[in-house]
Amino acid sequence: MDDGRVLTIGEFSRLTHLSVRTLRRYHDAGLLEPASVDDVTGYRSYSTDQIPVAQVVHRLRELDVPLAEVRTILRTDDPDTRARLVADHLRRLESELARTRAAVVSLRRLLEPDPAPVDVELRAVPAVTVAAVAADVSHDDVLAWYAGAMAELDAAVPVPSGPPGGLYDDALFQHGRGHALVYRPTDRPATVGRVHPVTLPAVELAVTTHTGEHDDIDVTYGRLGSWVVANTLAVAGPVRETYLVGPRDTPDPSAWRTEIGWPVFRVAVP
Amino acid sequence: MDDGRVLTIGEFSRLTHLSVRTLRRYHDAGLLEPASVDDVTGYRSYSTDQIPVAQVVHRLRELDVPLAEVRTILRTDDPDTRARLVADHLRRLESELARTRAAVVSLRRLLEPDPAPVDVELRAVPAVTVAAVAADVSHDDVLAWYAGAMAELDAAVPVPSGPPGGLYDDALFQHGRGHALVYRPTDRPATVGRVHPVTLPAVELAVTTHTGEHDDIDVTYGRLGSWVVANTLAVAGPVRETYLVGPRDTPDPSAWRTEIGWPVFRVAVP
DNA sequence: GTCCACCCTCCCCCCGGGGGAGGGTCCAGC
DNA sequence: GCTGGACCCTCCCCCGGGGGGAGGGTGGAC
Repeated sequence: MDDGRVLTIGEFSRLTHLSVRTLRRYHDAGLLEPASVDDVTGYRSYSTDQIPVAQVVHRLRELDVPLAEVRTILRTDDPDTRARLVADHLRRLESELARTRAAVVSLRRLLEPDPAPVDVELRAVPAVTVAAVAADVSHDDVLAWYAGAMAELDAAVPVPSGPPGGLYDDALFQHGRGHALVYRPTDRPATVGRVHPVTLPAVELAVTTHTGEHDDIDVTYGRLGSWVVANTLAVAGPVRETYLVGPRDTPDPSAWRTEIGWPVFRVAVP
Repeated sequence: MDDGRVLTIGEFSRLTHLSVRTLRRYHDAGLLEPASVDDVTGYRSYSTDQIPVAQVVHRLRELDVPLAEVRTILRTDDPDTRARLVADHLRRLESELARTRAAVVSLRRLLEPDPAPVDVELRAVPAVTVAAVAADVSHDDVLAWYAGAMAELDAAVPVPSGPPGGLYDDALFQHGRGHALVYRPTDRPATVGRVHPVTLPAVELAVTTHTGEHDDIDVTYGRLGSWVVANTLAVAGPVRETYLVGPRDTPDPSAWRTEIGWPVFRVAVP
């Protein structure tokens, strides 16, 4: 493919359907360098060879691939690596799609008139030592991290003495990063890989149970929060979830049951 | 639901999983006003009644509903109107999804090694008077506009003398808005509703044919562009598409054939 | 009375562009 | 050779939906 003629930025723009402005930005970002730049006038020149490259960029941007990542994709001339990077992004899009669907479901439920009164129990929980995996995670990764950690726990704790659970720091929700811990109770916790014995402190918990998928678990959180405040309590410490019935127990999401426990303490009544 | 206690912004933040920062922003945006604000200290106070509202906002934001639209949704207390607004946004998400899928398909094709050499014909087209619908449209609306205009054309032109086509101004691709015109050739063009007789000027066209869905029509555009430049021609005027075989002819997308014609003129060879 | 967590406002940063100002350059027609 | 207009350049500000952090005021538990 010989470049019979060099193109001005305007011509190149018309041929690629990328705006002149955007082409200049891509140049500045080191993403699509013009074939040459006149030192005196600063005029950019493009070659026809660059049309397919520009189209790849166009497509990747349509998929909301960040410019920086487009750059790395283009810099890689190994087609396998390139395909992998693209596939990674496609996976991200898939999970984004799943998130969107979950939000839609939950929104529908939220807009329905509020039916069920919340059923909350105040429960004193003693300190207990469990087998746990803990880490600082970001909110986006927490699901994947949870799956891995729970698999490791299952391998390390052949005979659990109760349903698994998790503790989630508030910062995880507030700032997208925070401490998370998943555990299985067992009589003989030991250290295996990432699994360590951890003693969960005694707390007083306001406990309610969420039934069904986790898509709209925030609704249950909200009801629990209202109850806590109405009963002149305040929240202190990470939330505790206990997975009474989950995907490991039954494939039917409507049968899942998750206990949510919020550590509370009594507020002086004014 | 009585508000037993007022909450500080921090407490409200923990109960709703919205960051303090975000709550302040929502206040500034007139989206989620605190129950009261202390005139002296500026401290915001929230009521437990606002927890469900905050959750609705949270969900809508997860769906990327702009703050301004969230505000209108909340201001409307008619549940039907509210449901309609939400449904509108869901439709937008759906089309976004379709766009993403199309981009994925096209990207896959683009990353494959370039197989087919392009088959371009240079063709002198005489001026012709057709029945046409024209408008300034935005790129996002062009598909919907096209469908409506073509339906109106079909009604107004019972006996067309050839396949339908369209002319698309370059600004439409460059800046998201521009002039578009769809037409059906006929022996007796008349004015009916939005349909008017229009004389398309004589041009010299570089013509190639795109086969299949329009998802990756830009690839064909790119090949055509390369050919045009390689043959020392330049582009002048709106692109012309002719829908030889389309959805109206067969439901099988792989059989669709779209002729793309780019008005060109010869460039002086240096 | 002191400490510390909490709250306030204000300003700058991120991304991927668009809009526009203000000025230089190229080329066709006269 | 001159002029007009299309084209090109850089630079700065704008958008939305927040995050990070500075600098300072408040409230309540000890």
